[in-house]
Amino acid sequence: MTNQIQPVRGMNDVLTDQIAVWQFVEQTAADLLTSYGYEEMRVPVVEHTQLFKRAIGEFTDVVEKEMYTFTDLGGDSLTLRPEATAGMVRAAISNGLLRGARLKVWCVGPMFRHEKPQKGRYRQFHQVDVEAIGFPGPDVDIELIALTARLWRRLGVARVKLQINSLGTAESRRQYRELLQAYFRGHLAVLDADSQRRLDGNPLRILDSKNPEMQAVIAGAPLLTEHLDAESAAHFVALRAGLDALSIPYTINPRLVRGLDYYSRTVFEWTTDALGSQDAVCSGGRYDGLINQLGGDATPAIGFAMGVERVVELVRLAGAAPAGRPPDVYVIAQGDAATRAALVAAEQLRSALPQRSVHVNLGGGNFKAQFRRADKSGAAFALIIGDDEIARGVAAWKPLRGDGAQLDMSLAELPAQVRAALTN
RNA sequence: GUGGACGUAGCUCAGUUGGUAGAGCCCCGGGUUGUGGUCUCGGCUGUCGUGGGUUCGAGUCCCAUCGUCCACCCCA
Repeated sequence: MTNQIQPVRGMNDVLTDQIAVWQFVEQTAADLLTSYGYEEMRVPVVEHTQLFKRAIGEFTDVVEKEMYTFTDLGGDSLTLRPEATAGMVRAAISNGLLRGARLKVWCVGPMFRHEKPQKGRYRQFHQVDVEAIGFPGPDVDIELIALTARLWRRLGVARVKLQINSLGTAESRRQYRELLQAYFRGHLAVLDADSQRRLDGNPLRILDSKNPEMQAVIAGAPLLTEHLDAESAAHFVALRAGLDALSIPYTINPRLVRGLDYYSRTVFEWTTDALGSQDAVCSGGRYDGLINQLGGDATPAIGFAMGVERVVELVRLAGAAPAGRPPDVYVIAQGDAATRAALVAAEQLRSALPQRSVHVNLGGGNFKAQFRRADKSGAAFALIIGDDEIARGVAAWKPLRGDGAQLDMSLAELPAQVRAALTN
């Protein structure tokens, strides 16, 4: 016990009792995305460190202190991806997928951030990431948000709310940023330490502060939505009209500021009150400047990421995950000869009834223990083969629930008889 | 990175003012039984997170360390 190797902090095993919910979430998302015309793409978990620095921004928390960065044997600085968009965009550029084309792609997989773990926040976590590249919007913005709203319905998740905001263009944001700095400099005395630190680096984040003492100053600050450039303002109006037309409820949160620098115009976030302080379940936005910034032709794009662990937890809390499918038949055998016969019988059933699941008790045990396992498996029927049955050339068929009677089945005609028994 | 709570069998936990560990579930086996589900008897598993210290003696006190959880920070 003392010399056991510990799991890496913040990195979790998903065990068998949780896997049904994971598969439900992943499958539901995959089916829905496909039905909206998105195609899956698989990209590496490791990229050049420079990619994330350029995409996410050098002065974000993620890049400054949360990346798993290492030097490989060739001397290159590589990083375990902390988010998916940078890699997806890089792949689109590297493979010449843009060239004026439109791309609707998605991926799912692990992301890595060296944060202090707590519930809903892990060092290896999973995201479903969706990107629509080459679309100026706002139509695609509306469809993308409608897609997420439908996903919650499909997953049976009700405790989520949508917030939206517009960050404008890089230029209008720069102007607003100066306005904001001027405002907060005028109230320097009341700013807490965190906010003073942010004043120069990222003043927009001050708006996000949860400190109650800061709320009064923040309330008086100029609003980003009131300082948008004309095109961004029109884009935002159209976005809202589109959501209204689809009856998708939302609230405008002028303080919704993303922590990654590449966002512009539309940003949105689905939050929940069911997971404690890690309340962001799915968020994203438009990143019109990113592709050019990474060396591709200027191309508008929008995307979002959904936190799988958090959504899995919401589905679990809602009890919305379907139960795992129990086997149709559980085969029990006692003795070496019977076990050999059971393996033959089970393979015959699997060949004849490929849609049915057949579990065989392996590893022996007396009938009592085997029946206990059969019960536990949730199987509706047990197929029992003992020495007595072999001698008579039959297997015993027994319902594990209800009043059905046990009956003998000829080993020679087993598939046909089992098929008939299962369809009754 | 900051602050707080907690760490006893695989799981959920008990362990009184410090005297060298217990229950239930699970698992294995016997009996009962409609060849299983109920009931019953028995069995297995722990260097009490780890390392120091105080003490005649520590799961129980002190320090450190690792880990989990919660809040902040940040974010999915």
